Amino acid sequence: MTEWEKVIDDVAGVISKAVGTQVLSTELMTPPQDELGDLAFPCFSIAKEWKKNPSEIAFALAGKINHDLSAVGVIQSVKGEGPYLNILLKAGVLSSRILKNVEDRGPLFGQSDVGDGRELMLEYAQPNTHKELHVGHLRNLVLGLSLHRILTAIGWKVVPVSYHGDVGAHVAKCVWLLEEEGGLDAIPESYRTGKVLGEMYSRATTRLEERPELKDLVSEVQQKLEAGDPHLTALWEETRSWSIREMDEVFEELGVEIERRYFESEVTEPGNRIVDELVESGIATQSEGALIVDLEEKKLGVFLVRKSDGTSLYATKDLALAKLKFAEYPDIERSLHVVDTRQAYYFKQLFEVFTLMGFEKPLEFIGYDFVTLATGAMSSRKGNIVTYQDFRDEMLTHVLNETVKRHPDWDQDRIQKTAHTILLAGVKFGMLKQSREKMYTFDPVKTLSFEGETGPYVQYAVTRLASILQKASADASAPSNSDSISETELQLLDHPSEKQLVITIAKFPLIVKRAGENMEPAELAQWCIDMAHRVNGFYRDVKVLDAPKAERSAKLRLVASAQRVLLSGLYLLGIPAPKEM
RNA sequence: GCGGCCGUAGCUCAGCUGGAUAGAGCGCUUCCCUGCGAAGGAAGAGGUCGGACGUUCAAAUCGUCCCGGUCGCACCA
Repeated sequence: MTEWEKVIDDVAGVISKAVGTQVLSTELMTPPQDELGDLAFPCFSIAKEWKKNPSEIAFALAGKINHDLSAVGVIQSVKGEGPYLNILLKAGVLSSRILKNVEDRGPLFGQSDVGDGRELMLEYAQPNTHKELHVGHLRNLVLGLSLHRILTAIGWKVVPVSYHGDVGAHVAKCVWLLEEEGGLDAIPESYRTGKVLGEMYSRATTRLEERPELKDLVSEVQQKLEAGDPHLTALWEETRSWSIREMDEVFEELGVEIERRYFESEVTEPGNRIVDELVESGIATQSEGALIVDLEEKKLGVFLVRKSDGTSLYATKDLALAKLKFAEYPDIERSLHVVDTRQAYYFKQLFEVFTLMGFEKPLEFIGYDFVTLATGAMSSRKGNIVTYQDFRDEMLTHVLNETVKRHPDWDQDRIQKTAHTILLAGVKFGMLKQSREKMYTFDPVKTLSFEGETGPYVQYAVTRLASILQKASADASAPSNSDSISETELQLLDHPSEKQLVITIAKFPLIVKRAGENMEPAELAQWCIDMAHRVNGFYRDVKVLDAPKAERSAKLRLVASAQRVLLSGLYLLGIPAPKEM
């Protein structure tokens, strides 16, 4: 139980005593405005029981409780306001309980043991080789990274894995055009990058749009590749490594850490064998020349597992992939897939096929809605894809300018480091702050703005706190933390803004837990905004450095705790914070 | 046609699994840096929570039915 839950429990206990029957802590709520109180107890249900007016009950309870408030309790006073019993907490008592808890737990504050150390696999990074990396992939990477960290924080042992399409039609297109344009020799050493391949892929796509008769040539390349043609295979291996290198760079920049990378090329053969088995066991049948699994009984249509030309497809490989995962990691108790929600139906079918096969493993689909542009969805056909590289470069230039503007005296290195951190916050926070089930409309102008509810806004709150701490420690007259003072000094915190800040800190562990259980980093992002808002309110109302010695020491401890917890929140979103900005 | 998701201020979204006069940010109109950092703060205008029934002391929240948008429904991944 978190300290905040204990506080609520204590309050529920006091109310229970006054009411005469057990009042659950879940019956308490937060009033809509700070001024009303810190907690509230709606009196409707007991009013119904007692057949009395809820307002009268609230008033009566308030009188009863206020009458024998013990001096040591966390409750300052209670008040009946309409049908609600509003509870005002003692800022000092509350602060000392919560902040001591934060200080004792240190970096562990916010963590819980929901997962109980059990193992869980999280598949989330699925960019293909030989294709451009675009802002759509970004949402997946950012979401996955955050889920990785949040699930770890609530006690799961997370195995993060990625899955990449390194074979198939898109690869053939790319390799085909490369051959057309003179092969490897036509590309200078320094141009051998994933980005160039992505461009080549889109060029190939447009060319095929214009001249459909070329499709046969591409399919020829694909067949040769699958047959193991030495020349083309060498070309494939070489270009594949460019893409992988590019992914390495992007992953590194974003902080994405993957324990095991799966490739389609390694599950193609095993997948085909599984399809053979499905045919033998009668689960898969012939239909229109292809092999399908009929799922009509479950109202899931038909599931294609092999094309009529005998080649494999996504489904073929996914069958083998799931088995491979559990073979390699026999201890995993859940296997999660963070995938574009447009594939929800497909995954339902896939999971159903596993059930038919008797492969009953806890597979879960974590869908998120896709990234679109204000002008419509991105597609290679429309040629309106915003690539990761272009977007990143534009953002970085912008952030660099803004940083230079604010700090003309900084050297290059300092500017670069800070700007990069802000860049990551802007991009990631923007993608995480709304729930994953909602479409993310990518607006470059808006993404460039760092005012209001943005990642940099949260970072800014952190640096303000850091600045106070830094000035305090530089100050020679900094108070020594003698134990006798530290025991009681936190009681000196009594400003409403201090209390609100403490309450927001106190809620952090619960928020993390909920975000993890709901697989929804947005809930944590919302908390970060709330926290930053409270920090700014505190900053406005409370002067730390000018305060008398004991108060100042207490306030500094609040500042330190607030900073640490807010940093933890950002960390769980995958967002670093600068020391200064 | 069937199914999933969504519909809250001009725009982008919160709303803690049913509670008080529905909240932020952006944009708009004002104001605040000799102050612990203005990437900040304060104030104002702006709403029949898509619609209708129902459950309930209480519905943006739960249920049913409509309407609108979006995505998916066999040889792409």
